[in-house]
Amino acid sequence: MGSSNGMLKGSLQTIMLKLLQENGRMYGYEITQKVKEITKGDIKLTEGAIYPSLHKMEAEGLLITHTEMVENRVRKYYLLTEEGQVEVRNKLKEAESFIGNLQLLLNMKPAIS
Amino acid sequence: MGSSNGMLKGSLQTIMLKLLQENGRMYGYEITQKVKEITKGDIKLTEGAIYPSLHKMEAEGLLITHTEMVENRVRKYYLLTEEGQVEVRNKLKEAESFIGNLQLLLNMKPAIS
DNA sequence: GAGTATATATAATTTTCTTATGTATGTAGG
DNA sequence: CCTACATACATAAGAAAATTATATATACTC
Repeated sequence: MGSSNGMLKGSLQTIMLKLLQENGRMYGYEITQKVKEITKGDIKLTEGAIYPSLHKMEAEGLLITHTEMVENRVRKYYLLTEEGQVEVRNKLKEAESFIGNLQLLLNMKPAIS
Repeated sequence: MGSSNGMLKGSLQTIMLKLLQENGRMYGYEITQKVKEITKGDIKLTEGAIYPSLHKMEAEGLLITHTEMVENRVRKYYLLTEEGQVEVRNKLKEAESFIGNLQLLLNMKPAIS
């Protein structure tokens, strides 16, 4: 079950960027919950992975943030910049290509169209 | 084109083990060529990545080697041990699960059966 | 002699993740 | 009251895995 991690290495950013693209704005904890939900608990992002990664993307100009107080708790929302929007598209193309190649290499091609 | 790398991080071992499972025995350089061929040049494995990885798997008991001289050149062939055979199957299940989750997260599910 | 292909190896560095810890609020259970 | 869990962020230390660069060696082509 929860052992689908380990191969996550290069795709954390892509996943987070994609979720931000779909949801407009999200905060870190929300991202971890969304990923857990979508993958039915298979993939659990850790704080040690997501926060440094979000900070890095912010520093690179892919994301901007705004902080809100909700129920006495701080929430730091992340949003894509225009640069970020471009980056998601590139990362998604990369991911698509990569998954295709991986399926070829691992003999997992789901019947060619 | 050749930009499908970068996401390769956690799947190098799986790819090499799978190729060894299919081909019985292979040497390092041969693996790089096979991967380049199958992915039409998209994925180029580097020596700095494959040799340490092969050595590690040998040290872990997943692979054994035998060296041959072919046309005045040394070839070090790698083969799966029984432990290695088991490991390929596990890695492939992991990869399948991971790819499924990634497609879900990235909205790339190719129509549900 | 330079460049490419074949073939392996390793060292130095960087990237990225895991693990652990720390802060802080709120709720629920014993 | 103390513990545990959920929410919410952050960072430090260390491990793992890759990139980049270099080295060796043979053989062929320009």
